[in-house]
Amino acid sequence: MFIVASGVMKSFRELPSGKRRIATFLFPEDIFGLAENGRYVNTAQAITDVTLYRIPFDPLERLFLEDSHLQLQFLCKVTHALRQTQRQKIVLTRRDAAGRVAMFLSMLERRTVDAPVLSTISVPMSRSDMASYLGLTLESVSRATAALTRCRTIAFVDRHTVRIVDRARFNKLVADV
Amino acid sequence: MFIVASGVMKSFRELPSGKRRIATFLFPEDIFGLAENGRYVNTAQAITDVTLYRIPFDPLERLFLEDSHLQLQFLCKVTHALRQTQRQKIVLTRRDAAGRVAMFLSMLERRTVDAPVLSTISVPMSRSDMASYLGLTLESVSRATAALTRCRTIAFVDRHTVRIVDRARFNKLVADV
DNA sequence: CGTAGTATTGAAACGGATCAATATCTGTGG
DNA sequence: CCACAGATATTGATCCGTTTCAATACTACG
Repeated sequence: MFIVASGVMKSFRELPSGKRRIATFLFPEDIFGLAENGRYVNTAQAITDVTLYRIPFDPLERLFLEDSHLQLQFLCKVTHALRQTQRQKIVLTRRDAAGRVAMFLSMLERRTVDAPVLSTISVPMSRSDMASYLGLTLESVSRATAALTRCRTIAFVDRHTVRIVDRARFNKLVADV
Repeated sequence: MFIVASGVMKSFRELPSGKRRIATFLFPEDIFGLAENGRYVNTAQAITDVTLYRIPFDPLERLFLEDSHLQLQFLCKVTHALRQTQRQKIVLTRRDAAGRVAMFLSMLERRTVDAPVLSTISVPMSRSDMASYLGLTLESVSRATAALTRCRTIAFVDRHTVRIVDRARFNKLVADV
């Protein structure tokens, strides 16, 4: 099992057709690598520089059996992750690209630990990764961000940093989760 | 916390816009109702007749702290559910309606406990619920099932029972998970 | 400074959404 | 047992947004 200490990773799946689908992005304090009876189902890859804790399974299991309070904390964490993932699933049922992108940015905002400036979101992943995660093409993502920029809802300070310009309008887009 | 003993339920969310989105369907042995600090985020509703186990939180917590082996089993269950949900997320990134429907049926097949006939899948939920779950309209679901029927991949014995006619073709549709 | 990867923008085609009409099923009461 | 009503499902025609294909711009790295 791994715990992200700092940095951002992507976790993806290689589909039979050869295409890749981003399953999730991993931020500090996130856990991954809890394999299905010894076999990993996803591949994890660093997007930024990353530091990890690695915890072998057997000692972890022993630790959990000894310290049931610790295990309970862990259980809560996994349960929380499950709820998050269910929410993300609902995001993906939204049809309009702009809405999905807005929600994605909102999700990023919640997880942005180092806020350089207020209302500034760091977007470490590529457009292509965003697209793969959101079930859109990278062109659509690009167009959606362009549209949001044009109507002065967001503004890119650089390609990997967004500022929320019109918070009210932004929230309205994000509303439906 | 609840455990489904028999029957099928749906778990959904009321969105701010008033629309409902099915978060997940619950089958025997599934768990739900693990609330976010005392507040439920989803609503669960029976689709068929259902029997449930209800386990109040405090006794459950005490039980987990006493019996760490039991808790570990439970942890594995939740972890498994998390992986499932991530897979389902990937399904939703598929663009074509027929593909989504095929995958949904495949998911149902895995969970169909009482197989009346071989290669027969019971589809207890309404088309509308399927649509809400898959992020499609019920019209699209209807058209997709019609298309799959027309090309002799599946066949409806009645509205809530499907038979896989051409397994090879079906599997090819389902492949990309 | 140049090149490969990454991102944006444009035009056309396709597929699902929407609106609307029709069909089928389910349960209820005569 | 049948007829009816309300919910559920299918089918059709049109519209709109995303995909696709293609060209161009930008950025980062050697």
